[in-house]
Amino acid sequence: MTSPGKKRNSEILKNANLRQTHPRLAVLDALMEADIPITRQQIAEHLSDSAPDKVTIYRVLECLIKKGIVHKAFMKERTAFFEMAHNCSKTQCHPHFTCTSCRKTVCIKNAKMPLAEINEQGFAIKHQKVELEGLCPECNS
Amino acid sequence: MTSPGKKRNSEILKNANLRQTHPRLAVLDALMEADIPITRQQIAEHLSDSAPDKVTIYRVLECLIKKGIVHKAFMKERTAFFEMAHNCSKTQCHPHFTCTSCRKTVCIKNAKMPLAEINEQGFAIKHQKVELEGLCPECNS
DNA sequence: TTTCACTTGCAACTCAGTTGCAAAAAGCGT
DNA sequence: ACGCTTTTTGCAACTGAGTTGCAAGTGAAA
Ligand SMILES: [Zn+2]
Ligand SMILES: [Zn+2]
Ligand SMILES: [Zn+2]
Ligand SMILES: [Zn+2]
Repeated sequence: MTSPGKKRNSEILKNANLRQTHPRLAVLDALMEADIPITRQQIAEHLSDSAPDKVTIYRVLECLIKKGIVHKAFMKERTAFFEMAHNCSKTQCHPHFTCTSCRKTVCIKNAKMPLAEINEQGFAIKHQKVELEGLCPECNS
Repeated sequence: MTSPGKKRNSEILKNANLRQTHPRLAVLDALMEADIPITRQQIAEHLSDSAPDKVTIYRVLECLIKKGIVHKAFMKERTAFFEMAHNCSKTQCHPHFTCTSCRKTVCIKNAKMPLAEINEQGFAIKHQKVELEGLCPECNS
């Protein structure tokens, strides 16, 4: 509840010109503590009793994404996973690796990928997303 | 209806040890003619009157994906887009570029991307997927 | 404290994709 | 060509993430 990052979350909202509301601080808190991409449901579970309504969580996430504070990292089993965008460069966040055996997904924060180049004229790449699949260390033995 | 690739599709099924059925040939035909990633619904629309049931299309796609004949290229608006895998290398198919303005997606077939390298030990990358976002030539002016 | 635009909660909805099961049909040996 | 076995298909009912409309609540500026 009284996590050390509470004040920082308040700053984040202030810098983004967003009103200080309980749902926004709560969602930021959940994403900060998780430190890996999580679903709307996991956000609600993290906040348990004080969790905002499902719809509110989606709307808060939408708003934070628009401000560049949060990213929709990837989809898995038709469900979106969100994470703080603070480890991401402007054009590219880190790749995510999903194990085809145990279905766990991890962030690969140290992998550097060059931005793709498109031969045809006129394309302006604003963002690149890389997803990896394979066997994780535990399943690869 | 009598597309020139009918015989080739039959060959594809034979090589994969799959039974020759109308739904399988029809789905292959739709994907072949489209030549870009399309949804289950677009497959059905392409086949109009002779379209197999929704469930059958999903099951055919699942089966073709398992054999490496088709790829799930990407998700957009919670909907999967499928395409023939014949332009893909084993570990990576071409990137897809989605315009943030007009929401159209195109295949970037000539972009070469190196495979990501993971510093931690034990990961076996089997497949890499790259998604690009930005402005397409038409919206970029 | 008043005001007002922005935000939240609820209920009802949408719609891609899934599940269970009985009927159809592909392929094989005769 | 005929029946037999296994696989595949179609239908109806279901699932569950995400969305919409609207009335009630709240942040913050004046
Ligand atoms: Zn694993
Ligand atoms: Zn991550
Ligand atoms: Zn465009
Ligand atoms: Zn493509």
